[in-house]
Amino acid sequence: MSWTDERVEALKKLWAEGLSASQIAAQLGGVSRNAVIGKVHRLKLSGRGRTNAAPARQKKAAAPVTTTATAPAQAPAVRSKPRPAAPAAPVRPMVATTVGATALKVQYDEEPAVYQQYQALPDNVVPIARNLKLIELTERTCKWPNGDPLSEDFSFCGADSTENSPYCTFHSRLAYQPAAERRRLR
DNA sequence: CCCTGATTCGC
DNA sequence: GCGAATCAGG
Repeated sequence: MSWTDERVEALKKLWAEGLSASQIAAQLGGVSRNAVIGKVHRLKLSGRGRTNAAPARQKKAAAPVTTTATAPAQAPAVRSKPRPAAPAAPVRPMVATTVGATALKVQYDEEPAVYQQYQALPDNVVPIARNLKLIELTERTCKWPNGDPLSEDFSFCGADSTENSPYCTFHSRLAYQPAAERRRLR
C-alpha cells in the first residue's frame, strides 16, 4: 500500500480533524499507526496546531535485526494488514473478520442458561459507546453491532466490555435476553 | 495494562 | 521515502 495522493489527502484531513494515528490507520487501512505517524512527520503536519513542546528524545541503539523466521515479537492488537485499496468504498479488512464473526455468533447463539445473571443489572447502565470500526475492536471492547453490517457507517459499541462477556454491561443485558425481550429493552 | 505521538535507522 | 522498533509519556 503506497501513499497515493488520495490517501495523503485523507490523512491530512483526518489528522486535522484530530483523529489519533491509530484511528487514521484503521480508517485508511493497509497501514500501521507507525506508518501514519511517519508520514505525518515527513509531511511536517506534526503538532496539529497545538504547542506540544516535544521533549527531546534520547537516541536509541540500532534495532537488532533478526535474519529470518522471527515474527514480530508482539503484534499490536490492531495492526492492520495489507488489503486491496478501495478509496471510495473501503472494503472491510480480513484481519478482524473473525472478531466480528465471533461477536455476531455469540450474539445470536447464546443459550438461555446465561440470561438470569444479567437480568438483574440496573436499567440506567449506559455504555460509553465509541462506535468503533471492526478493526479497532480489541478483546476488551464491547462488540455489540450498530447498524447494518453492509452499510458504510456500521460500527460496534466499543465501550469497555465486562469481564466474561464480549459486551459492555449494558449490551450484555440485551445480548443475553430472549429476542422479544431484547427488542423491548433496546 | 491500555493508549498517545516522536524518533531512529535499515531498507 | 517508508515504516517497524523503540522510546517517552498519559
